[in-house]
Amino acid sequence: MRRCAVIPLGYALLGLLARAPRSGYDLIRLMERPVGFFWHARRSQIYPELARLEAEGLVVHEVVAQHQRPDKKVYSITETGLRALRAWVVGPVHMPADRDEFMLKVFSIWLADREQALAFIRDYEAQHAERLALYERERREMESTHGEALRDVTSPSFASFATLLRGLEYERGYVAWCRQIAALYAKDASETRPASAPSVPTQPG
Amino acid sequence: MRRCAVIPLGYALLGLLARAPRSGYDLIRLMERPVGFFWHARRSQIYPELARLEAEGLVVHEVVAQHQRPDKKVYSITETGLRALRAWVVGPVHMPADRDEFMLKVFSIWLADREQALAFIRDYEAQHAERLALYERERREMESTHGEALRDVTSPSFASFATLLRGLEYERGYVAWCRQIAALYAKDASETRPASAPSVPTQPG
DNA sequence: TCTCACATGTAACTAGTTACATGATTGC
DNA sequence: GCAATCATGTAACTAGTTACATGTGAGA
Repeated sequence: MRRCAVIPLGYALLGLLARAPRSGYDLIRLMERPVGFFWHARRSQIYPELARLEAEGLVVHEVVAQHQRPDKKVYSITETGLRALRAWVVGPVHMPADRDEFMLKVFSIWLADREQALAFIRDYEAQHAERLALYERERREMESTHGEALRDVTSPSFASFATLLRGLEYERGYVAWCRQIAALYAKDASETRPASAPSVPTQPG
Repeated sequence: MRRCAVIPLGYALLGLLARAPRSGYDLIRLMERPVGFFWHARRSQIYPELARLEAEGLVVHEVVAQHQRPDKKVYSITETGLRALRAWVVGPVHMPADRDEFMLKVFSIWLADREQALAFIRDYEAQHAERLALYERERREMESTHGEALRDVTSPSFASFATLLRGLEYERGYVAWCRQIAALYAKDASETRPASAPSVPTQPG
């Protein structure tokens, strides 16, 4: 049994509750977006974790009855919870246990068929470009709704905005990398079949 | 019991064995560097996984006796293993379940003391700068030892180099982000205490 | 004498995933 | 009638971590 230590997910939830009280359901949505961009969890992990945080006195809940909807449990952070969160925030970070399935594939991509490999890279580029566009929209929205608060380091929106800026940088870098690698594929192909008309493969069958 | 599916770690090991046969011990070292930069695993996970890959016929081992050293098991990839790896490489990627503990902390950094927060950011910047320097050294080394092979998309060193380029981009982006945020802290502080001499804190005790 | 590199593993646990389970209301 | 949103969870499993366990030889 886990006695004292709070897992990162716990701190994610505390971080959200430090902004405002929320129901479990609300927290699940917020863990998808925006927190999911850097820490992701399922509802089957969130509900038990909330219970654990409450057992340790870091959050409390009250049941709120609603008309024509199920009751909900609205959680709030306690003084103890806030202290725990504050202590953790500036504490040591274990350099992230990098896990990038895509890069793992790239590590073996020399084995792949050239066309397939290029298509694979292009597809991933598109996915990241889409995510980048999403972040850009998000940024514009934050800038217009929060304005100067985004520069106030004691404002929650500053913190949210900072994570968004990192996401933007990350996606931009990924798209750039995909293009760079795709270019190497293109270059390599043109050197192999130089100056001739591109071969149009005849469909067999 | 897991029946058919190979986990990412399995493909990481296959990816290494597709380059050359290796002992378990060698694979452990290679999983630290360079594979550890994008997929990390402990020896307690690696040994059982090798056994599982062998049970599924994706790798085989032979025991090699050494003089004045313990025997070792040298693993090689089989035809089946190579086929499995090739099929996986260009297959679908589940968009990485992003988990970045540092960003999770940043999400709550508005709660932190200003000086501590800035020191925290600066410290992380230094960690990433160090990693960046390591990657730069690695790149120079690869460029001088592999030369033109790095541009040949069918060469294993091309694949390794591609992952390294991504690492460089990632670290560069992280360092830039840290500086950007640190600048916001500095700016914010100077606006709070404008145009006066910087306060030198007196050491108490 | 002590630590490092070589070499191989197991046991016990925690974190996280997938699938299961329920039930009301609103809109197509 | 069917899917989506609101609202809460549990059960069974897999992946991954931490700590334990053993032994040789080389060099400081």
